Amino acid sequence: MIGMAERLMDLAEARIRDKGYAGFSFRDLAADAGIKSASVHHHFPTKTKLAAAVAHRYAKRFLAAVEAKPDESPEDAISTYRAAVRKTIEHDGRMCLCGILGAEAGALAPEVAAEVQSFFRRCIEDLANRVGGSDAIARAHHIIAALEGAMILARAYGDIGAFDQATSALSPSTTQQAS
Amino acid sequence: MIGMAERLMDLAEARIRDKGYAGFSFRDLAADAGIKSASVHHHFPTKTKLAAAVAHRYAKRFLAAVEAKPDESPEDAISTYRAAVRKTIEHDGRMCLCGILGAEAGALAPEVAAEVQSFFRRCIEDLANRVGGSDAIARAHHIIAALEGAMILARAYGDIGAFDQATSALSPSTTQQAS
DNA sequence: GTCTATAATTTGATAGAC
DNA sequence: GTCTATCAAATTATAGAC
Repeated sequence: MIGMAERLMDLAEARIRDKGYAGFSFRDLAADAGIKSASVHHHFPTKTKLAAAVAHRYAKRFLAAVEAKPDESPEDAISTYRAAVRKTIEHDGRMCLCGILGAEAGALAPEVAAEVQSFFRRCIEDLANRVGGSDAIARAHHIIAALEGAMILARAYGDIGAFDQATSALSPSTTQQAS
Repeated sequence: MIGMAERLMDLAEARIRDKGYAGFSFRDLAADAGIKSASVHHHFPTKTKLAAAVAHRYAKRFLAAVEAKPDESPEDAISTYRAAVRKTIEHDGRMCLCGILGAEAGALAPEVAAEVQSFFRRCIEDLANRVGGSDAIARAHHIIAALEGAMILARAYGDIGAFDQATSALSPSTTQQAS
């Protein structure tokens, strides 16, 4: 039993992750949800507000999904991030929401851009703390970048195997499935 | 003295790299070029044809820019790719054209998607040949993914320093500038 | 909370004059 | 090769009834 606002965010998230911010309309969402576009405006007054809400929720959900377990090793942390990203692309073959929005930065309202920046800042800060070492910040940047870019490759090829190739060096021991 | 078709491709490329495929219109380009949108259609009959032509030209130009020099080491090859990508983001702060189009794969006509896939296939094949070793294919995937993702981070932060952090492990000896 | 109706603008694309 | 003029459709958003 989820409410219409959550349902609309689900639908907007799926569409943004497939075609980008400019790639969906309120009428698309309305059709998906079985209501009219005017009713979408009742839940989210503008497209900017909707996108900002979707990005905020996405960041919260992703960070919860990669939450640190007790006594984990740096390798565990990297594996956790890698597996979380792989799971989403395996599920529906779409981009990280904040990855595609970051790429389209020039099209974003400041309110949306701030959510995207916050997502990456929090991911990198968390990952840096968990991998540790003198180059923790650079390593965290590198891992997040590799995961985002690996999703682009998987989408360009239409093959999750490209993601696995691009990220195998990050956590060599992770079990992989054939593509 | 460049022709109008080249000029329109320049303008379309700049806009796609900033806001994505759905983030520009024929009227935008026409205004940029000082002509009318009907005249843009004279050079490129459809938006799909224009995007495909832009992606084709981009791939050709990029691959020429990273062309192998005689007697280069694997580290030289990686540095060449890294420097080429860094140069473009340093120049205008925008994404790799095929990176943003790959992220937006769900919005692309097959004709455009094929150009994007071809770009990555050629980059990875070339880089794999130049880095060598038993894991050359995986390394090439990893390097291209890291560069694409590093551009996303740089755009999300509005800071090329994020690109440098994310890619410093690829070619440690490259000179970097402060952000 | 959803609807009908509509405003105001923008979109990709075409016809035909010059 | 560029223009004016136009089309049909889609866009974000609002007003007001139910």
